[in-house]
Formats: sequence, C-alpha cells, structure tokens
Amino acid sequence: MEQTETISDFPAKKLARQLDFTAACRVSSANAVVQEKLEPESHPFSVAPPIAQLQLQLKSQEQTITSPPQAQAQRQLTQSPLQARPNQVPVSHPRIPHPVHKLPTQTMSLSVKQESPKSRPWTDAKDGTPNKQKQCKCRNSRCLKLYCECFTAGIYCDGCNCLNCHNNVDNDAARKEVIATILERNPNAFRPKIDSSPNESRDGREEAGDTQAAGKHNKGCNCRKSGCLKKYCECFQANILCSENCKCSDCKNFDGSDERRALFHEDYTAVYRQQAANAAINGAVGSSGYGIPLTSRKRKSHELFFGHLTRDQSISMTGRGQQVNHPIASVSSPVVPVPVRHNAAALGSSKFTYRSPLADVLQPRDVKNFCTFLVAVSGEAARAFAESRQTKNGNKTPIASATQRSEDSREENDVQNAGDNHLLEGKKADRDGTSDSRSDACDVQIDEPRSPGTLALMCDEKDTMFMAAGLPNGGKTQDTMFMAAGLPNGGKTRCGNMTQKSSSENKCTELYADQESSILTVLCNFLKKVITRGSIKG
DNA sequence: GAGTTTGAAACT
DNA sequence: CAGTTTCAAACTC
Repeated sequence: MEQTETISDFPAKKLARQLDFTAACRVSSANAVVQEKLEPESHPFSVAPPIAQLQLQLKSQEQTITSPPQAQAQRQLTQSPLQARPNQVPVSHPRIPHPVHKLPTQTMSLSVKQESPKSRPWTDAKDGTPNKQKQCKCRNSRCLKLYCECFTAGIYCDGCNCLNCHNNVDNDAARKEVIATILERNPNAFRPKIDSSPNESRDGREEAGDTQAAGKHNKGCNCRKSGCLKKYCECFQANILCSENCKCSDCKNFDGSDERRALFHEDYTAVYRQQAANAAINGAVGSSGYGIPLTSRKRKSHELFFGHLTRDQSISMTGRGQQVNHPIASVSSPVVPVPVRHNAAALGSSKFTYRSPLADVLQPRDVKNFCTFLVAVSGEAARAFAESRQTKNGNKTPIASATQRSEDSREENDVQNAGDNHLLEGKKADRDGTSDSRSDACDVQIDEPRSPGTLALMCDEKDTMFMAAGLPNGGKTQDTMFMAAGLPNGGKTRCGNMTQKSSSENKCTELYADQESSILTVLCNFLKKVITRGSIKG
C-alpha cells in the first residue's frame, strides 16, 4: 500500500526512464548478476562489497554484459546503487558513517580514506569513538532524495527523525526505482564524494592542528559565503582541502590559509606571536626574507598553540596553489610571517618558510640607497646650518667672529666632507664588503651630545634593519648613518668633546637637531614607502 | 528550540 | 548550461 503510494508520487515518465538504463548501468547490472549469485539476500543498499566480489564482478562483466537491457534493469532494481558500480572501490562517505544494514560479508575495510574524528560528524568528538548512525530529519523528501544523508550513503533510515520516510524495507520497491532514476541521471550519484589519491597524500604528516585527510572532493564544492571553513562546505566537512575541482569563492580551506590555521590553532599565544614578529623583523630586509625552513618551528608552534588561535590573531599564511580563488593575504600587520611553498605544484605541501611581506620589496640596495640619501640630506642640512650660522656670526665681535668663523669653516667642511667621504666609503664598503667597523653607537659614544631620538634611532637601526639586511659589515652602514646624522667618525666630532666650550656645544646641538630633523623626515618618508610597498605586495 | 543561513540537489 | 527552487544540515540566537 505504501509502496504503491510512493510510486504514484513520482511522475509516470520517470518510471519509464528509470528502466532505461545507460551503458554504465548495464555494466553495473552485469555486476549485479554476480552479486546476486554471491549474495542472494543482498541488501539493496549494501555497501562496499569485498574485494573478492569486486574481482568476480570484473571477471563476469564480459559474460553478462550481453544480457538484455531490460533484464539487466530488472536485476539492477534489486541491487544497491553502490553495488552497481563495478570499478569503484567504495570509500566511506564524508557525511554518513557506516551502513546500518550491512551484510556480514560486507565491510568498510576497503575504505581508503583515513578519516579523522573531525571528518566524521557522527563521531564522538571527545573520544573519537563512532557514534550511532547519524539520524536524518528529512521532512519533504521522504528520504528518497540525495538530500537525505542516509539515502545518499546507501543505508536505510534507522531510528531517524524523518517524516514520511520511504527509505526503509517497506518501501524498497519505490526506493529502488528512485535509485535507478538517480543513477540514470548521474551514474556517480552514489559514489563517495571524496576521492582518495596517493598523490594527494600530505606527506603522512599532520596538518597543523588537524589530521588532514588525504583526497579531494570529486566534484568540488561551490561555496560562496562560508569560506569553505564551515561544515556547509563538503570539503571542509570531509576534512580535506579544497581542490582544483572546487568552484568556491573566497576559499579559505587551502593549505596555509591563516583562517584555516586559526581554526585549528585557537590558542595562538603572544609568545609565538612575538616569535613570528621577530622572525618577520629579521626577515624584513633582503631578497629571501627569513629564508629558514620552519619545519621544527612549525611543529613547535603546533605543539605549543594548537587549538587556541583566534581569527584575528592568525598569522598570515598563503599558498594554496590549487585553488583558483586565492584569498587576499592579510596585511593587517606589517610584521607578518608568510610561508612559501617550496613546491608550488605539490598540493598540500606546507613546508613553510617565514617571509616578511617586505621580502623581495626591501632589498639591501634599497638600504644603501636610503643611507646615501640620508647622507645627502645630512649634507644639505649641515650646509644650510652653516650658512645660517655665518649669517648670524656676521654681527659678532671681530675676535669672536674670527675664531668662530674658523671653527665654523672647519665644522662645515668636516660635516660636508663627512657626508661625501662616507658616500665614497660606503661605496667602497659595498665593493669589498670590508670596513673597519667603528664604535657602537649605543655603548661607547655616550659622551657625545646626541638627542635621545638619535640614540634610539641608532640603536634600533643597528639591531634590526642593517643587521637583518645581511649587509657586509653592518657596522659600516651604521657609521654611514651616523655620519649622515652629522656624527663624523662614528660620532667623535669635535663637538662631541664634553670639555669644549658651551657655545660649541650649543652649535653642535643645533646642528644635530637640524640634521636629525631632516634625517627623520627622510626616514619617515622612507618607511612610508616601505609600508606602501609591503601593503601592495601583501 | 526556533529561526536563519548555507550550499547541494533538484528542477526549469 | 545557467538560473531558480527545494531541501536539510549547519549555524545563530
């Protein structure tokens, strides 16, 4: 009675079409013949016949393929859609755990995909032990459409919360017809959506924070709003990365995605953040960035911070490769460790190397040019200052004026020559990479009248920019900087002598302030330029 | 638990 | 094949 009602629910034309199987189904039905022999009581939705059965099916194809289509169709109606696929090694369905009505001879051991607990929503998240079958809640589909997870998985509904369920033994006839219709429309409709491929193996290691299942979605997802990081996405739900099969938008489910990583690293602590920042700082200059494979670092960070990274704390990772829709790399912070895929063609590769976004943007030559520019600016400032002093001294007493003029003249020459000499010296150092590194700006020359800003700049620049740039003899560059700032000879100017007259100190202070202002202005512009470049690159 | 969002499936 | 509708799971409140 119920079966009749069910059949009547479907248009008559579909009934006719259900019996008109495609060639694929003919082959399938041929296999079904063997299956019938092996398992006369085979459950219509049985899953994953043993390998021996599959082999027998293959051997039997030639013999049974000549059967009349109608007869084959009739046979197929008695077979499960999964059995009807001869060449497919069934794998576990990403959403449906296991058949409820499996025959004893059937097994899921053929499953190739190694699912993680996360890939199985029906699995207890706490201990990973399989739960009972996921129960559908279908209301309008009678559990006879692919909307129904049970039906899609090839199992009967059992204890589900569905309404008007026809996915049961009582409605087997109607169910088979529906299956035939679906298979006619899409022979792969009941195929597992996740294909496992050895080539897709992810080096047998665990993705940071998750047990990344190998394989990819056969059809691919088409997500638009979820970023493929919610279970709406079939790929994500199956715990696999989106692949080239996907047509998703704004995908974040790719290897190295910061969002994806954040999902698995919710406890990204400030410690690691600081490490990443330091790495980025050290790698901010140079063509190769940080350049150090962070295999151990990655593992370490994983061990330390798995499961705690918040989204906005996430570090920027790029590199999916296979995904068309690359997300825009985060540029929220100028200090962002960026991974580099060593092999862009290798899907799933996550041998990251931290690189600053400024890598390949800020080159050593840029630093040199910048220093040269500073020298020029310093020279200009010194020149302007000297001229200003000369103008002022024009009103002084002859004695003082003579002495002062002499000093000013020497001072002007010293400052200017300092810039010029260090331009040349810098070039020389660039050539041979050697230079007698002068005193450290931060430790020895404390008797020099420097502004706190200058000292801070000198110290900071020494420890980060130039050292990280990998320039030959960073100290040399420091000297260039110092000279450019009006501190010839590493700051050992005549004015630097604390025993000198107060007027000289004042002059020096003014000169330094002038030059410092000019230099800091240039530095500011330079940094803005760097930031802009980094942002553009990011 | 109700309502909303989402994306696959189904349909046109 | 593209656009729309239907559907049920995932998600939010």
